[in-house]
Amino acid sequence: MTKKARQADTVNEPSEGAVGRRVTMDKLAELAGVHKSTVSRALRPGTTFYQSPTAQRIRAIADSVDFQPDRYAASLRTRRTGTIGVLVPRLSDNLQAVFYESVVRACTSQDIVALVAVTGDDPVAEQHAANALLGRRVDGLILTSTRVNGEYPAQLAQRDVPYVLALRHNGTDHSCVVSDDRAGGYLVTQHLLELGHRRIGIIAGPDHASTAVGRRQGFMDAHRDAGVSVEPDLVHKSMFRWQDGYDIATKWLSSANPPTAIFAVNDEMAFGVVAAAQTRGLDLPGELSIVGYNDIPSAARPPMPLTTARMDIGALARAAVDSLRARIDGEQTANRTIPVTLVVRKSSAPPSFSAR
Amino acid sequence: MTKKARQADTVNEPSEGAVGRRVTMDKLAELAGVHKSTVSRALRPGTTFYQSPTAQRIRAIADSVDFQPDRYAASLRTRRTGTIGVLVPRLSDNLQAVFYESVVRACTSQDIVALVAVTGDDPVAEQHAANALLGRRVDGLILTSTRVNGEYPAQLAQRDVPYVLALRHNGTDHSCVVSDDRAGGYLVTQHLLELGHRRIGIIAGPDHASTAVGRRQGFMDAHRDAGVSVEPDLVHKSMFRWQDGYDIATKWLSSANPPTAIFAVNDEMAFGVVAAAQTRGLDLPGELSIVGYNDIPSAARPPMPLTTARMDIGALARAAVDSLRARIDGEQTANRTIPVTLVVRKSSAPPSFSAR
DNA sequence: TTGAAAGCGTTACCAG
DNA sequence: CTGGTAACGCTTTCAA
Repeated sequence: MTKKARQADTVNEPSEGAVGRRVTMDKLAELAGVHKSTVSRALRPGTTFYQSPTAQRIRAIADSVDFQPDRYAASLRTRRTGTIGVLVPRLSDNLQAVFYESVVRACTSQDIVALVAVTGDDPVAEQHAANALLGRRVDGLILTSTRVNGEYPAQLAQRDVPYVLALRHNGTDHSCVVSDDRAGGYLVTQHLLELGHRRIGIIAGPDHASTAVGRRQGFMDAHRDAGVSVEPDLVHKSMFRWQDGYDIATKWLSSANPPTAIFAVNDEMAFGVVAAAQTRGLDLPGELSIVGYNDIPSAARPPMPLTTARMDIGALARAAVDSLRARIDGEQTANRTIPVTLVVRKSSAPPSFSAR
Repeated sequence: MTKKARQADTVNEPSEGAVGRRVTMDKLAELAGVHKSTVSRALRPGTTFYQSPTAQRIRAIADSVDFQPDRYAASLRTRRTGTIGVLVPRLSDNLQAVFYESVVRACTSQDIVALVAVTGDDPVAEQHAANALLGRRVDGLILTSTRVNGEYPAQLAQRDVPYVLALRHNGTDHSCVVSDDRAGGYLVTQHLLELGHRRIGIIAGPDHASTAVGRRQGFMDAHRDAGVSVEPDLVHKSMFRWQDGYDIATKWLSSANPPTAIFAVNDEMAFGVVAAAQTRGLDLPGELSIVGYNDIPSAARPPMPLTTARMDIGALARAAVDSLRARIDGEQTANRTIPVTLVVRKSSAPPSFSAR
């Protein structure tokens, strides 16, 4: 018998992995001189019994021996695991990392755990990951993947799997938690128009991302309301990557009649635009105003603090978790929208005379 | 009875949360005309029985009905959960996000799940998080938190909790997976010395982070080997944040005799240095060479692609998972070191004459 | 090789 | 209010 195994002195020694805790409800019941079922009741809030002296005494004993119930055993009975799954395309993207971190925090305080699956934007991988998570018996799913427009959510609904769409939505679903992208796009564009810009380019993201579509809609609406027409050449679809911002900005800036301002629908791409402009030696923001979206941590940094739209990602994550919890409990939930504010920094200014 | 619950047609209806799958081994056994224990055996590789026609037939049936065993029930018997816990300070840091993502990928392929806890560098929160994870019965822990020098790992060892230290190590432990920080620091410094720099500043990170200490050691060793003395004023401790790089660089650059090159022990801080230099209107890399560490995705981007040291974070994550798995299986493991390479980009160059 | 039976640590039902 | 008991779905000894 190894030294390591010594402290587990049952004959039928559990092979390995029996980490830490040893106290069971049975032992606790013995200690308290009651039946284990009584212990079980004493530990679950909500009943009137929970308040009784007996129950309090039992809990005191439980605390004193640092009792931790075995959730696996409990889950076997209750069919609930106290876990949720979160599907994200990638964690190398700051916004998604922060979102997931916020979800984890929100969950921790409610004693639930959030399992993540990284899908890399691949619909097949996404499905696979979701199934793996479901195989792990998560109680529900938070989906942030880009291509939620597909049939996948419908499948989930059909299987009675509770889920919410976060940072994304599609037209049909009533379980979305998003920021007000249209309003955000509107705010940004209005800001630029008020500064005097009349040729504003938008690096608009992909059509399959509802966030991008909403921001573009806001861009269009702001132009319409201001009576300014949008130049079709200055509306450019893209992915969400830095490189897209860099490439598209480079193209525009080397054209005969470049825009005086560029709205990139996320900060990453806006940084790409900044880099493209700097590479060409442009004076910022005089010769080119640049606005992003999301207000990621690096957006505020010198030498070119970025004007951008901000949402409270923590609030969004909490709303998503709350919404999912409600759905797991069988309640209906409505869509939720988180407000967006404009953060004006150094990267936007009136167009210079020469650039006009 | 709600429409939702309809498909579960047992009288004793499980309250909620019974997501998806319904097939149990018992049902499967019925289908195959064998006993459930036989099914159980047919499903676990490694035995000779696993190869037998009977076993293959059973697995075929299992596949056809999309059988997924209930790991919670299994765990109740085996005392193993197939989960590990990962403690990270924050996911908003790209390196840590990518590390965790890599751990998740490594785990997924081995059918284990990685639960993350975000500690925010707070030792108390860390302990709390670890206990929560342990309460969830994770089989082991990967620790990347900064302050592993404390007594916490020893406590874990005492409780027979398998763990590995990743991205960090302390002197005493034999379960570390790290990159070769001293070698990396040496490479960077040697590169700068060979370019002709003689006044090199180092923004050295905190003393409680072994990575930082290793890199600084490499810095010192390279100087010693080159016969160049280190100016004490140009060795500056810090945290790991962008702001630290910015502040310290700003201080140095406004001094009477600024360094001609700065080595920041991570890329974030190196970007802070870049920003500080740009804010002061310095010509880069002519007037100041800057080198970082980690080669995060944004390091390669224009307009100032960063010279930096690169390690294979994916390999490191895989090594950490492998090492932990081995420890969970009761094996001893030695420390593992991942090699580091130098990536020379635009931000380092010989010192200009005027700066010398 | 296979079947039977005994748990793993909970929860939930049913009596008292 | 409490105790007994039967699951939950799986693994694992022990016999056959």
